[in-house]
Amino acid sequence: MQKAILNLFPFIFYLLWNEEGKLIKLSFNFSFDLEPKILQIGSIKAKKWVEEFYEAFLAYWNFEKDRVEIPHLENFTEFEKRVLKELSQLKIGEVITYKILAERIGYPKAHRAIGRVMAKNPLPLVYPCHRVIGSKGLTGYSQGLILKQFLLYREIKYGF
DNA sequence: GGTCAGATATAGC
DNA sequence: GCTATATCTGACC
Repeated sequence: MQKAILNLFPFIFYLLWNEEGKLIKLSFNFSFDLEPKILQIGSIKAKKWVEEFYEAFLAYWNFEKDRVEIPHLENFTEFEKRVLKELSQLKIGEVITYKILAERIGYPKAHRAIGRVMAKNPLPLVYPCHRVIGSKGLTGYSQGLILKQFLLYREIKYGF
C-alpha cells in the first residue's frame, strides 16, 4: 500500500495505491495553495503513480477527458459494475438523476440502491458520481456538497 | 438467513 | 412543506 498527499490547485488529493500501482482510494478537498506539490509520498515507486495521476487530473481539468482516467482496482459486485459503467459514459456537464440511471441499467426501481453505490464509491472523479443528482436537485456527495456544486458548476459553465 | 440503513421517489395530506 | 411507504442492494449480525 502506497499513499500520497498531493496539492493541485484548487484541490488537495489523498491517494492510496496497491503494490501494482492501482488506485484504491481517492478523496479530495479544496486547497488554496497555488503551487502544485507533493506533500507526502510513500516511496520512489509511488512518485511515478503521482505523476500519472497528475496527468490524468489535468486532462480532466482541461476538459480533454470526461473523467480522471487512471488504472484502478475493480473489486465491485455486478450491480455496482453496471452502475459505474453507466456513470463512466456520462460526458462533461451531463447530469442524470438516480431514477434515470436506475432505468438505464435495467433496474428501474433500484434508485435507492444506486444511492448506496454512489455513497460508497471510493473513486470520485474516476467515476464521476457528482453528475448524479436527486430528482429535486442536488443531494449528497461524499466529499461534501459544496464540492459537488463546484464541480458541476465548472463543467456546465465552461466544459462545453 | 434476517435485519437494517441509505447521496431516493412518490403519493397523500 | 412534511410524513409514510414502496423498493433494492449490500453490510452486518
